[in-house]
Amino acid sequence: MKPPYPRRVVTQADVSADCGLSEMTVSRVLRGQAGVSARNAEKVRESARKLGYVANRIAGALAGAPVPLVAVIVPSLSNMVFPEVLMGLAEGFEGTPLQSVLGLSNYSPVTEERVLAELLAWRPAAVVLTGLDHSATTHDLLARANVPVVEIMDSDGTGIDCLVGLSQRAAGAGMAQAVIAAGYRNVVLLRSNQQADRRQDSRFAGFCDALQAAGVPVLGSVCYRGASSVPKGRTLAAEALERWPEAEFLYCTNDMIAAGALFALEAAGRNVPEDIGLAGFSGLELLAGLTRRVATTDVQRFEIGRQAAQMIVERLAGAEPGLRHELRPVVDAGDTLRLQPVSPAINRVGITVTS
Amino acid sequence: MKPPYPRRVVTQADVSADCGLSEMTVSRVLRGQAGVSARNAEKVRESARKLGYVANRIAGALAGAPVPLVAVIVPSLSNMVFPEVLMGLAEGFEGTPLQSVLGLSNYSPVTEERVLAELLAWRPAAVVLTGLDHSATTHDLLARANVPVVEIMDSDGTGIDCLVGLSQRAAGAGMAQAVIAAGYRNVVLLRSNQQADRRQDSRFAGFCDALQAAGVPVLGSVCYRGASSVPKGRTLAAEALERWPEAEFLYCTNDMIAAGALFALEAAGRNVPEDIGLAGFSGLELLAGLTRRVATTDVQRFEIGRQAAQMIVERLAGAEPGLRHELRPVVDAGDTLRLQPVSPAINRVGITVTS
DNA sequence: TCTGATCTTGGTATCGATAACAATATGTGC
DNA sequence: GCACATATTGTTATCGATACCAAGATCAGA
Repeated sequence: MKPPYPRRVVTQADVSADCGLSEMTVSRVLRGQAGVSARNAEKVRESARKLGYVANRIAGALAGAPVPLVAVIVPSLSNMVFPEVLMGLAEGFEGTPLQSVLGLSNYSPVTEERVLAELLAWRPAAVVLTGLDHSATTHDLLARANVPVVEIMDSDGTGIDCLVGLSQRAAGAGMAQAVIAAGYRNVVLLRSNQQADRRQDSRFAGFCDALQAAGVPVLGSVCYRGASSVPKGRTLAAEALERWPEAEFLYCTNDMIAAGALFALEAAGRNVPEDIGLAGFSGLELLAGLTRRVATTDVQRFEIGRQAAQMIVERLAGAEPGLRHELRPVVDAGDTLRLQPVSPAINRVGITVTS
Repeated sequence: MKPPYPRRVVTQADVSADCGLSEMTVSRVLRGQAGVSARNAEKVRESARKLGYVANRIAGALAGAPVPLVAVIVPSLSNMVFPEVLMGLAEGFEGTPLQSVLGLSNYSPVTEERVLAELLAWRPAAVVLTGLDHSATTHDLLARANVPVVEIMDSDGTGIDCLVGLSQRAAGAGMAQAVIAAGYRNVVLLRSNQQADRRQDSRFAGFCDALQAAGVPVLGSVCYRGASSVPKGRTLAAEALERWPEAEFLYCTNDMIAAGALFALEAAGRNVPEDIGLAGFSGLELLAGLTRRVATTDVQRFEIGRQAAQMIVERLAGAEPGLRHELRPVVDAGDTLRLQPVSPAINRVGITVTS
């Protein structure tokens, strides 16, 4: 087909004129509605194809057709966590007309609010938000929008409507159990100073509370600014070691930091996991190929996305509000967490406990 | 504010009724158009706030307001390449009303076509596609849609409209130069069998052509199926070594594979980069913290996104079609590519050439 | 005070589809 | 062959905003 193309885009009326049937019939065929004779349906499709008709969802939506858009707001795409959630969502929406529309909040509730207002202007069929911590206006916007809402990642506390995630407290506590069972003491936290990362806070709180209950001392924490990276974990761990030479366990806010910390420990000639252990968080299988697998808590990001999508589908099909799906955080000991306490004597001769 | 909320969503007419001004005036204020008295503008904003009015872009768009949506179609989100491009786009759109709407093609032109039709139904202001290889129908859809199109990542060949990327051939050739300069021979390719990954094909073609021109032999290639991962690179490299023990250089289709290959070489006790070198592609700084940095070609994904966004902004502001921006592929030798030929004698005693 | 220019504001048509209902064709059983 | 049920198609109103044009208000200068 050659230029010049028609200046005006082809509309349903054009198709209607071309095939000699009413706009209504055209609309029915193009939406796949039943109740049109096979002969006429074919005529309509033929005309549409011939003219290169592309549906106009904008007009359709205004007239009352359902909008197959789901507003999804995540904090960032700077590591694989949220891309994987998005892929899970995409898979969950497969076979439905639903489509994610992405917004980035940059970990700021204010930005989240702005982005949400922006996305709600398109009257999406549902909304997916990250975490449970939202501004008052955000709550108000959602209440008025009157659409299913799914909050993902975090399940500590009560959500707006539906919820898919895991308890960050439980995740932290789970790792604490592993630390306690392994007999590590003198724990240090490697954390982001990312303001308002409630999930990190809950996780560390759950972790520390459990340690405290078991009488395991936490020495303190070191913070980094900005995005996570392996080198940052390296310097951060070095800093921690210098400050607390007696540290026996480094609990890192994510796997990138933990991987860097592992390198730092190896560079310092420390015996991992016998003398000192460490763990990250998230279960980035990206790092599965390192010489040693870092202990981590798998948060099943893809699965969270899939479940969220499925929940939306159910809600749109009429399910009652308030669906919840709590995923179990799975501690993976990797090669940086010994599995049982080592008595001092044995420890000194350097027995390796493999997982 | 308490339930029950009004069953019907608040419209501009409601705001108009509340503040006693015409819908037209309300519309002007809410769009920030000039020409409304300060007193009335404030009244409108007050009413809108009070009633919790949320704009309806759908109605606005149908009435002729510009749609600030940019359809972006990328093949996948399974590694950081495209998330970074998306972040670049987001940054490039900062300060404009433009917003990406994401679609996934899964490396399939047919899926791309389907997703594009879906997204065009929303009459986006512009379209961003990955690569230069699209179905005939895709070309037709774009021609009819009559919006700016930016193709990203690849700049070999001629695009539909605008283009931001680098020449995959040049990238491959660039790495070939480094290989030739280092004096490696007996090269093996580690490639994905991802069907229709034209960029990989161009890259390897550019690489092999350059080697051939220099008389450096390419022994062959080994393929893997499915998603890239470090472990896959490991087994793939092991396979390559078994098949071609005389291999001196492994050129991998991306950095994940290369990282795995590096582990395999180390496990096999091979001397990297003296006896055997390797390189990946993409410049995933994720791997920057490994004990050795893998040689790679940085494709500046973030920058590609930013430039694409800027190009769209320019086009929408009236710039002529056909803008091009070619980024230079940057070879980073890392620690797995020796920088100059090593004479056999010296090689034998294991002199290390650091970058 | 009057006239024309400028600033504000409002009325009406319209965007392109779908919903709801009405009308016409087709088919069935007796 | 008739009356009624069913299948198919068409008509009209409407969704919620914006464009375009017209009208009323305001102001400066003569």
